[in-house]
Amino acid sequence: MGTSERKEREKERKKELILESAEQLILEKGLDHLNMDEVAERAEVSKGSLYHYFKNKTDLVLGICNKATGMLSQEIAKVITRDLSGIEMVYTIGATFLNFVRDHPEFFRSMRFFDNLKETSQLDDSEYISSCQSNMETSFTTMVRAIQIGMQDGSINSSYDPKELAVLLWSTSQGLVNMAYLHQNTPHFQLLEKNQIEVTGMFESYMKLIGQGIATEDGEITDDLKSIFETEKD
Amino acid sequence: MGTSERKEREKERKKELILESAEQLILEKGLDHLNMDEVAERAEVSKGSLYHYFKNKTDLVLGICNKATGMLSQEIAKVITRDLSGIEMVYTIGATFLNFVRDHPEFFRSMRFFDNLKETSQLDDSEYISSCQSNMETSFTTMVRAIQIGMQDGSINSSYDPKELAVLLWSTSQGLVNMAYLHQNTPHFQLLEKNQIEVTGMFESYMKLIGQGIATEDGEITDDLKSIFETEKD
Amino acid sequence: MGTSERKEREKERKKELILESAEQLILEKGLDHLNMDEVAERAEVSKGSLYHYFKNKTDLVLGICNKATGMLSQEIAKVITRDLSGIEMVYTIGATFLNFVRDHPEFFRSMRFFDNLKETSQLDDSEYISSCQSNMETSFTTMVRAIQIGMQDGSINSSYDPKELAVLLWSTSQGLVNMAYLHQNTPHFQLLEKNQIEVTGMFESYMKLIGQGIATEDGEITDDLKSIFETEKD
Amino acid sequence: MGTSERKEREKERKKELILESAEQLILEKGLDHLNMDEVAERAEVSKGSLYHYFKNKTDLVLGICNKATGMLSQEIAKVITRDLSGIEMVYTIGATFLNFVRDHPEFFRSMRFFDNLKETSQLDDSEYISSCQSNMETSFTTMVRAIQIGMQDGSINSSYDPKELAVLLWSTSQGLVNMAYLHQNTPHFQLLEKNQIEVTGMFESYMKLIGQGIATEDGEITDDLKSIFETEKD
DNA sequence: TATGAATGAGCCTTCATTCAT
DNA sequence: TATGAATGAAGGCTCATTCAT
Repeated sequence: MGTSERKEREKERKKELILESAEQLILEKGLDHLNMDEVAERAEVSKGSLYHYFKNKTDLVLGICNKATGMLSQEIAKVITRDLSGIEMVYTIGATFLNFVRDHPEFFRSMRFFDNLKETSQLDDSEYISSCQSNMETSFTTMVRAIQIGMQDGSINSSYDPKELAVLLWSTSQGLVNMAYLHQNTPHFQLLEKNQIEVTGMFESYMKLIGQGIATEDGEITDDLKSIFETEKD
Repeated sequence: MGTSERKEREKERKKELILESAEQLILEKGLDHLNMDEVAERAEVSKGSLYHYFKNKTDLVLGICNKATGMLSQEIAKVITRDLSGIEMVYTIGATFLNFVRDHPEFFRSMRFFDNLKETSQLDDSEYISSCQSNMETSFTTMVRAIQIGMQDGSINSSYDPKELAVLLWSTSQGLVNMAYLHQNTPHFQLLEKNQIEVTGMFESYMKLIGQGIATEDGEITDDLKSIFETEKD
Repeated sequence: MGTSERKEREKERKKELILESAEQLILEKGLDHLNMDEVAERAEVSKGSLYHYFKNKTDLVLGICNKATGMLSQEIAKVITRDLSGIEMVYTIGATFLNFVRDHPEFFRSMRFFDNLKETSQLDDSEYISSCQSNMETSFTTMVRAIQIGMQDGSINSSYDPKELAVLLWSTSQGLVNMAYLHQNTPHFQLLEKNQIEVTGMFESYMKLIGQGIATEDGEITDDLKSIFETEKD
Repeated sequence: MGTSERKEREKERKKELILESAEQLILEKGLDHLNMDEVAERAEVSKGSLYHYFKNKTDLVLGICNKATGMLSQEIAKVITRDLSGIEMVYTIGATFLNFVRDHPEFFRSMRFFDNLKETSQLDDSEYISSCQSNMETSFTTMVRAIQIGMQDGSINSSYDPKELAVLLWSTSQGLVNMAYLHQNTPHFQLLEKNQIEVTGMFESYMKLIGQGIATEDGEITDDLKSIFETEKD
């Protein structure tokens, strides 16, 4: 009988509901102001239930992080199966990341949650931690693979160490989205607004910059590729 | 009489003492775990005094931020007075920033404090807020100037918008140092350690990457410039 | 038909299983940290079932207490049927108690549960309460009987009130085992360890002390009786 | 100026006030039902203040324990300075303890708090723990001294090991007061009431029992000594 | 100015118990 | 009977901020 299966699915649905409530709240108030009472209220769940599904606050945030890194790593993994040159893969992965954060800034915030986790936290209690790590490593490895492919197919300059280059692309694009999406809630130091810079244009320039940095002449970014910054789905 | 002047200086000294204590604590425990009791204790100052000098916690952190942005903008401003080509200025400004964060990670953390500031905060109460903004704008403008100089002297590719390029360099280098210095306290997802990547080497590669991205052939990074990542002063 | 009988036996078996799980947990974590979730988990029983068999936590603990007092009173009752002088019975009852607690410290802890029971508790709901009381009274009465026998057969000094003496022996031996077995989990104030006192030796001295206190000259403890502190069964 | 001194005294007074409130509550509701909110309310102090004076609940209870063991050890220490024979000292120390618990049952409960302290608790945070230990060791040592004096002056039977005997007296008298004072709040298994046993009489019988156990013929308890169980001060 | 005790809202978490399925 | 999700009161503790002295 599918009874236990249905229950399982129901449980999964509720977990998802709680996660979504927490995501909303992170979006609205920031990760630092997330509190369990409000999550429970938003999810229309008792506090006891909340703790039934997530053993503590860290676990909950890591749950979001897990979801985020899982989605992102899947999207990124898809890129490498496509019929693209290495440099095109790199562009596409970058765009995938930038678009992902644009569409899910709350996920990006939860990913930054790692920064504040110290060894002393109750980290090891969470089953999500290793999954998050694994997801991020998958994404990173995919990037390394794309670079290696590009070096092999001649579209990427072989003078870099692939892993180091992947770290560079990873970290610089993190900085980019941080600028693009996190500052937009804060009224101070809005570089983009003040200088009338469009996010999409900035992303394209980033791609161009990177492209000139790593591509061989064959691999320079083309106008065609610019469309990778799809406009936000509503 | 110099009495009031001496008092003023004494007050400044105490403020500085408090700031330094807070900086130490941020370094040790992270911004999120900074608390006013410990600041007072570390500074050997009563809590009353603490609140006499800084009207609230936000004000204190902005005080640090102000100090940080002030120091940084001064160092950056110095670069533009030197006899360098535009591209060399850009490299040097980047290195200045990277070195600054390496030597003062606690300052960088306080600068990231902006991310968590909402309109609802008691931001407007702090006299530091405008000073911080002004410092950061100064730094940013200096970067724009360096780029413009480079475009003018032919060392930088003119196909970018100077401001947009400055934003790119600003944000990507933020991402870089974030990766380099903030993750090192956390046991999870240590990309650098796992892939045996040296911070200094990564910075050099970043420079090279950027260089190839923006420099004309004349401006490509030379071995001489690599020495800009001075080793940490003890 | 034996169906209902089998059901009854099955029910008893499950109750016993739950009790044993709770006993284990008390042994491991102490009575104060016993919680119903863990009992259910340990017994591999759902919480619903747990509450089916025991109407509340107090009832469960009283169930253990009932089992403990039942076992103890039975063992004690056996003594009085043996061919012993009164003073020997007293010695043997004492030893029975001391050995019982040594072998079942978790039972002793549950017996101390009475201390925390207030009138306000849902005591009256438990069917065990009267059974516990009855068991303890049986034990106590047996002790009184042994004393009376000793007074009658001339082995115990008649100058005491039998009941009062029984209370004395009861309470002092409680204090003794408390010292012997409960402190051993706690790192503080370990009188025995610090003074290198062996539990068995202490029990013998207790018997000697009591013996000299209550026995007539004929009834002083003999070396033969010392073997009553059997070594723990494995 | 005595300003800081007065403040110090004021602080001590408030600490004492909080301790007294907690003692009352322990007396009324038992140690297990003590909660910090009520302590704060009873002491007419905010919760924040409560935690200003005692770093956590364990610390508070240990504070009471410290007071209790301090008072008791002082009273006991006084005995040894009196012009008494060893056996009389032992009787008097016993009586001191029994009277102390009768007058301060809440203190006795806090002393039993040690039983529930596991290594895992935040024990080491409390400055009281070592003081409690030291107080209890002082009391214990005083008892050992009294016994040694008695053995030397011929009033106590030399066939016991002094330390072991002290442990015996310590633990059995603990059992006695446990019976006498802690069960009196609970409606179940009231051995004393049911058998119409007077506490004072029981204490005297205990003394007699011990006396016959350990005293030489010279040291048997006299009627004069019976007055050591003074009636409760109102 | 300086002090540090006092405040109290706010947060995380636990757990005995109930109840729909 | 059995299940285990749901409940929510309760409790421990933190910390920015105030204020009487």
